[in-house]
Amino acid sequence: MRPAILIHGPTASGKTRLAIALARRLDGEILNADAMQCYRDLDILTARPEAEELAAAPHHLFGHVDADCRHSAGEWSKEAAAEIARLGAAGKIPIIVGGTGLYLMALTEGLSEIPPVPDQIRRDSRARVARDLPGAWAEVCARDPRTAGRIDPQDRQRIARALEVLNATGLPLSHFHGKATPVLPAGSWLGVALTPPREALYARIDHRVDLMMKAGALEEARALWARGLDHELPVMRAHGMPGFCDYFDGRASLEEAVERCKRDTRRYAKRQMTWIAHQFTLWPRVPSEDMDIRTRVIADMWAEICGQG
RNA sequence: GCCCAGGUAGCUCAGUUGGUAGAGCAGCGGAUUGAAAAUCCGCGUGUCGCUGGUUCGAUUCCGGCCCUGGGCA
Repeated sequence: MRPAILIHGPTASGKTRLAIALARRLDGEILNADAMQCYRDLDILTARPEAEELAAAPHHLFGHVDADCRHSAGEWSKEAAAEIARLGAAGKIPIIVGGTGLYLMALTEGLSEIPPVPDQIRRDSRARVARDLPGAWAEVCARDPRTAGRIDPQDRQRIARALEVLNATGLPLSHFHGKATPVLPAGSWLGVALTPPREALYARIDHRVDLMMKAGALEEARALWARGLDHELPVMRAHGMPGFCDYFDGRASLEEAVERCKRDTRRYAKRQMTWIAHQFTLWPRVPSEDMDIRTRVIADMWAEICGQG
């Protein structure tokens, strides 16, 4: 059985180029596992592969969602499962690349099956948390103590999620958790994590943001801002957007906005590295920054697994 | 060359009437089950410019030197 390849690594660690090199070498096709790169509007700012890169190998699940939508780990996971099945039938190797740890984990560990939450209930639950956090927390403690025990009283997002599931299903979140079927069972995939030195990575992040600015990131952000969408939408939280919105609204200078974009991206990279260090403990690390070495190391690992299978 | 002002955390600065120091930002560590580029928890990381002197004790007082601004030449 020829395993799928999963590539994780902090932002700006060179995942895109590596995926293309591997796709060409192994006759694979690339699936996006980055939450923000799913959204159409921010092409430059989310560092989606460029036209030349897209032409170099087949790419899927990139920019297929409108900014107005709320995509989610659950939806993405179903899309990815369908693509993986399709590629498997076509004899192609899925190369799943992205910096969103939760998405990769959704494939290898699975997400618990939870009925979809109706929009109205979702909105009400979120509003409740925004209005009365202590009250919402107390309610989660009373109705779902097991989940409450795992989250912080200040964690608005997880409290809101626990509450909306209670309100939508009448059952606690903890009732659903603990039962999940992975999309990719053990043995059907090979995961590797890129772990470049932090100092070099931060320098590359800062530099990449400068390049994005030259490439027109500000105009792209302005166009999205001009749509006047709800600021709570996921895409409005993409690195750079909050600061650029402040700039367009006259609340911040351009310099401040750019600096914030860099800082948020650096912090994100740090969290990704924590995730890799503690959640993906069994994934081989590829510390080298040399693209040829990376490609060869992974291709060799992959070939070895195929040989044994 | 002379006269001011200043050298304290990575940065901007506060402070110690002499008992080895603290804010903001940056940073570091961690959690992570449908918003995850999200959300949340935790942590000062320091030759107080250098060097002598006074003192039980100097980042603080005194001298010298170095450096950075500004002014006069």
